[in-house]
Amino acid sequence: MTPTQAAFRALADPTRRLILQRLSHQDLTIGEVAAGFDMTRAAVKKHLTMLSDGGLLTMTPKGREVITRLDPDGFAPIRDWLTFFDQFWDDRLDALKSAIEQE
Amino acid sequence: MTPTQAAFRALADPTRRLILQRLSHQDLTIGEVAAGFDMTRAAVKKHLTMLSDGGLLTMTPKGREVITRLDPDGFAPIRDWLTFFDQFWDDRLDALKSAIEQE
DNA sequence: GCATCGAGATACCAAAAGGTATCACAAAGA
DNA sequence: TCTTTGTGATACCTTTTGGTATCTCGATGC
Repeated sequence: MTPTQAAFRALADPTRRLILQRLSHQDLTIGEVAAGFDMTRAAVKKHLTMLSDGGLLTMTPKGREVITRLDPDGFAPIRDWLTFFDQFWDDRLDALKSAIEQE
Repeated sequence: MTPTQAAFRALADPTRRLILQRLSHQDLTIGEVAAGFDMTRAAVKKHLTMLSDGGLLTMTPKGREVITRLDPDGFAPIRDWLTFFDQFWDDRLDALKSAIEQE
């Protein structure tokens, strides 16, 4: 799977977006993340794995715990994709302007 | 479902993102969109419905056809959500800067 | 050394997503 | 009018997703 696809898929779930917001305040272990949700640790772990696949966070073992940390670079593919449409809007506005001036 | 969730879910599928890119060049009928993909019209229609639910495009009947048109406003929830993290990065950088100056 | 606790791994289940096939309907055109 | 054509709608199938339960493994602390 492409990085872009992995990132978009990771962001498609509300639980995962909430995890990212929680991690924006501080790094957390898997257990600490799981404690904030009404679901099992295994379920949270699956979400974290998807977020990791999408490059949105990193998981580094520390002793017997695993530190989960936000990764800013992972958001780049999303921004880049959106930028394509920004460019498109600008071009359309320019075209509209030209068309009006032509008349 | 919240607008944000609908938009993120709509963008999670590569076919749907491709549809949006195709529509950036010109408005198309449902049939014309479907012609560009190797799947049935019904499948494409489902994708278009999800994109419409996400506010990313509009579908307006015109005679017996349906014109599919990109809707720039639909991207706003996505941008807003990402902006939260932009703010976060800035704050973190400021904190880091302060910490260094403290030393 | 040994019990404990955080995490990994696997199997399993229910629901949602992506897709096809098919039928019905309404508008355009001969 | 009658045929064609673009859509809508439904039923159905398969795969993926989101979740639980359970077992094992490996640090940690007494």
